[in-house]
Amino acid sequence: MKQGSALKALVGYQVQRAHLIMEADARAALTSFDLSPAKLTAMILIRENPGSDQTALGKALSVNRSSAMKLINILAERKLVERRPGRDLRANALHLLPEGEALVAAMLEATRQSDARMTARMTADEVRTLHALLRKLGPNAARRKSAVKRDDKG
Amino acid sequence: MKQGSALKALVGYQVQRAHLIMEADARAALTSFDLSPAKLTAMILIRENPGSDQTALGKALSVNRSSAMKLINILAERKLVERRPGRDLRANALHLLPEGEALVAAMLEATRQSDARMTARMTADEVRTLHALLRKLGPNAARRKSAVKRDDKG
DNA sequence: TATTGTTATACTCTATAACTATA
DNA sequence: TATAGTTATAGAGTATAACAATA
Repeated sequence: MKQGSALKALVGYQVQRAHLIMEADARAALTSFDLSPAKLTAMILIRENPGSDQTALGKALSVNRSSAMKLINILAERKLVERRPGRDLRANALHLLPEGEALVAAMLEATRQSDARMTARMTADEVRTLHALLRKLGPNAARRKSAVKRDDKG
Repeated sequence: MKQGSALKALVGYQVQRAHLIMEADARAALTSFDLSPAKLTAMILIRENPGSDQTALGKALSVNRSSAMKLINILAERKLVERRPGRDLRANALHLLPEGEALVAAMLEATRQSDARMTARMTADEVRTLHALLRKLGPNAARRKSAVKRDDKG
């Protein structure tokens, strides 16, 4: 089916196509772990930032507190992540448990293989360039705070 | 919150981040039309491939027949797209109606502005390079057909 | 037998709103 | 008042499975 020049000219569309292809492959690579790429990301973020609370994790994942909760519930049920007493009586401190560490290592390896598969047609230099350009996407600095105040990610 | 080198090193993760940022901006740019970026994509595909059936559209969108149906139902209800008799008595031929054409034009303009905003920090050359590299993502040619046969996108 | 559209159903992910406890 | 967690509820998007009509 033809895309036409309208779609081809949009960077956002090309990024979305690339995301679709890569996410599907990464998800397939993780089926045996029964955890989505997003949950792997959450575990890695907890590993890199031990003691963070759920709200902070949600912000890093671009989801709100309620969605972050559900995510943590699943990881906690599977004994991959633990809620410990936090900086005050309200907050939880999230920590990756040993079983979680092991799982992250194995999942990361599978994900790296998927990544390598998807960049097989590119040179190492091209991959580096792609990385740099992807980081350059986004609004032109300027205003960083939303004017609206709601109970979510802002 | 730190990402750590594990996430930063994954192209798939960077693509996902980029997608998240760009999709959110594009979606915001389309709120007044009450149609998602994905529905704009569907309309563009129908415009570029008039007479296609729902199954083909679904394939192009990477969704199955059932999901494509729901999409078309919404667009048909709003008189943006029409189902006409197809190549045989089973298939529908999809066509973009005049009102749909007008809406696509307006939405595309809004989307292009969003796109420009998100690439504001890049030169025209860099945008071209990014396009080319994104197209290079994906499995190394080889096998294109799934071995499994199911009632979906394969 | 295979394909197209369709319907019913369910699952995942996420959001909103309200509530509790704490600050 | 504001913040962290929680719960209930709802919505979007998509998938699976089955069926009828047609090929």
